[in-house]
Amino acid sequence: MDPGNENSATQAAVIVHLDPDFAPQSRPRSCTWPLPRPELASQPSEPPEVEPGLGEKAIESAPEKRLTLAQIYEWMVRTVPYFKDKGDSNSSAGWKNSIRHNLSLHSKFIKVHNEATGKSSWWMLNPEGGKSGKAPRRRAASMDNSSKLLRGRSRAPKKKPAVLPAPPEAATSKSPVGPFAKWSGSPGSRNREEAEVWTTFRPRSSSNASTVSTRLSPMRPESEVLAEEEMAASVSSYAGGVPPTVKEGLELLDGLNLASPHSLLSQSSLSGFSLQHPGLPGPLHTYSTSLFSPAEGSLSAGEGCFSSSQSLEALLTSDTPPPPADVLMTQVDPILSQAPTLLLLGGVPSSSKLATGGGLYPKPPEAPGPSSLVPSLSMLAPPPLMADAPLAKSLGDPMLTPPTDATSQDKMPQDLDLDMYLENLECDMDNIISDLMDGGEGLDFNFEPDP
DNA sequence: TTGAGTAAACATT
DNA sequence: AATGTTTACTCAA
Repeated sequence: MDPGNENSATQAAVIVHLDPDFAPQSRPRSCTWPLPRPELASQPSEPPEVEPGLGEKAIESAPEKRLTLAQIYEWMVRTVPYFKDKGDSNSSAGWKNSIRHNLSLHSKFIKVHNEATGKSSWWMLNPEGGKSGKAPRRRAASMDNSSKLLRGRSRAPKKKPAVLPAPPEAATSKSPVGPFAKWSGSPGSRNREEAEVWTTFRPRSSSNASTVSTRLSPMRPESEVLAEEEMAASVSSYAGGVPPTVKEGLELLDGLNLASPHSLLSQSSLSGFSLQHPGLPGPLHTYSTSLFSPAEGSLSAGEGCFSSSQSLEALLTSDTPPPPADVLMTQVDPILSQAPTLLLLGGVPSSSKLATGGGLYPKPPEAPGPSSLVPSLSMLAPPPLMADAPLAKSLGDPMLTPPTDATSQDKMPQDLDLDMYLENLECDMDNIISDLMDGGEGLDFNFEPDP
């Protein structure tokens, strides 16, 4: 719930669990808060009952507020006396597994793609606070058979081999027949793009926007980072970072679409954000908390709404890729905004989102709270108001003021398209909204909502 | 019954 | 092999 909620934050904080051999005989099943900070514990001999938020701490301790799994491990070993001697593969399996498990499980943590380094993803704290509990990831809750099947991974049944072998759908997902075949799958059906989309989109990381704005770019050498940040800052205020790769761009896009409200609003506020974040990490934190604090809902998501300006149809058919990547992409990354844009937009990502219902629609502003974490239909709710003008405004900089006419042809994919894009946004939203309004139920978004 | 924690299967990189 | 995700299970509240 309330993201900022102390409680949830605290609870979510528990990401590290001790491995079996480590667990004290009487180790409480659940931790009690607050606990002495393990790292402060002077007696390694006395294993921390449970690391309250070690993972969180680890991440927070990072200047960039993000760490890779390996770094988290490292942090543990280095910082927590108990783990000092548990860094080897033998004794670390358990707790590492737990860490991974928790990172994945708790909405408190969000994963940010880290491609540039070819390394594992960054793990960050969910600016919204996430949930301490299991992430409200798509669940079987309202899952019907089909979705279950779809969702079911082709994973071999475990202890019940007797179960249905492999749902036909599974096969389907693996071998898309048509261009859209893959979309039929739910997040569960993992195929590259989809998986990508989903993982990024996972409710857990409901604040994709934040993620995005926070800078998806992988950690790099300071110098590099600085350079990039500088550039990003100057180039675009709201583009938290420049996606180094297409893939990342994908995620970015995804994030935008999905969390559009946020992203948008982040845009509006981002300008401010970026201003303060050009330097380094520090600000990020601030930004994230304040910006996304649902409580402060003031960020009227209203403004944000369009992110995915494209109507379904447009998305599916358009050969003039309207850069839903929106502003972000458009102005941020020249590289991305080009070919990749096309690819991204016209291709799977956007559509898959549609299919899953994940994207396109911004969350309603009013519910940043608990429900906000859920990729439920609420996301589909039409943005209260659109920011056609506001959009530009929020984006607000010269760059955005599109050239009077982005006359077709060889325009640079970047800025020029924006104009058209914006236009499209408006009507598309209408389309989308109306679609939802009248045919809403018919739509099968396949996303598994909520709590 | 539920949530937390652990183990492990499976998938992906 | 490292990462990530998900499911199954156990146990305490």
